[in-house]
Amino acid sequence: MPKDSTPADVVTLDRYDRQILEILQHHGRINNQELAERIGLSPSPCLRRVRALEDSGLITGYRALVDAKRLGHSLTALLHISMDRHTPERFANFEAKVAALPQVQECLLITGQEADYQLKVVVHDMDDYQNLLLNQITRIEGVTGAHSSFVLRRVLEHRPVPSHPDTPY
Amino acid sequence: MPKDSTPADVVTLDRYDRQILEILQHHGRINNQELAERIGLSPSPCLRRVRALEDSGLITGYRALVDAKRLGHSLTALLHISMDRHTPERFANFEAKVAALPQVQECLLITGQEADYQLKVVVHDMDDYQNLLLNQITRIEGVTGAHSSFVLRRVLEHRPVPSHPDTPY
DNA sequence: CTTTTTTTGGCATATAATTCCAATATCATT
DNA sequence: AATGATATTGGAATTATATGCCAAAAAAAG
Repeated sequence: MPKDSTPADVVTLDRYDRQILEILQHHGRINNQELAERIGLSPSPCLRRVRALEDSGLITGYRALVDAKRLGHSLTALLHISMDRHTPERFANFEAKVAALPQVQECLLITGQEADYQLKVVVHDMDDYQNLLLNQITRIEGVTGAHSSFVLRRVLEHRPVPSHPDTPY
Repeated sequence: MPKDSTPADVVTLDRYDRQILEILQHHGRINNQELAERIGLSPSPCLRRVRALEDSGLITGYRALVDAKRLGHSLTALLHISMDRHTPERFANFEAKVAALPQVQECLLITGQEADYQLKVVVHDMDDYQNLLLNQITRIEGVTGAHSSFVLRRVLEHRPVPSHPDTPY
């Protein structure tokens, strides 16, 4: 019987699982033998734990990271979008249109008076950006405003989600 | 001799490389045999290409994706930070302080009158957020303003960087 | 069309993943 | 502290995958 009640879908992890998550968030393609060695377990329980973390949905997938600049996408922008009406239809339509644009790396529905969505987009240059903004995004039904910020430098990116509870100051 | 001059570090890829990048950005831990099969090559040239993409720096790494909510981080926020002075020392100090906070998933230096940095942070709840904001971030030297947005829903996340040139409208 | 260069496919070998089970450790209870 | 029940581990055997090599095929250059 559990000593403490936590929401059903929030998991409790021991040190091995935390180490696994930590390492896999940095080195997603590390092999199991090396991973096992690093956490101080033999390969078979280590693999079982990784599979359990995947099956439980805690690890949702693996991604290769790609250097956008080397692919010719030298401009990254944050786009704040406001909508005229906050109806499910408006939102659903916007989201579908935006999902069809390959330049959109991320789309978040956010709070705030200034915007309803934040998009992160990558493009080749300012011309492409202008084109994307004026010919694609602002033409989506219900979009009343768009405010652009450009990413000058990526200070931190893809950092691991803490597997410990938050530090209480 | 190349027919066309492109910036030295921007690469040109054939269809196999593009397929590899596309697939690995979705399934970062796919095995080489499966990958080879999907792109229509035999395993050995496929692996050679993957290694070449890694060695060239086009693939910068691999990451496991973790469900933050399942780890107890139910609140994600975007924090726009403005600084008093735009000196290298101010920036370097801010960036170092922020890098020491495990809740910070991303930190971007951006253009715009409203903010100098955008942080993406994950916390357990609003109390933790308040604590992070008031006791940690706003206390960093030079921070004059902080503006919060909360993520209501992640519409799109971790989308692949397009490996084709931008669609010209 | 021929030569040169690059890339591929298949095979042999090395390395890693996976399964199974006995042994060990952990936990709750008395 | 001892007991029994449960969960977890480590190692060996097996299966699957990655890696290196080379001859053959393809692509590019002349």
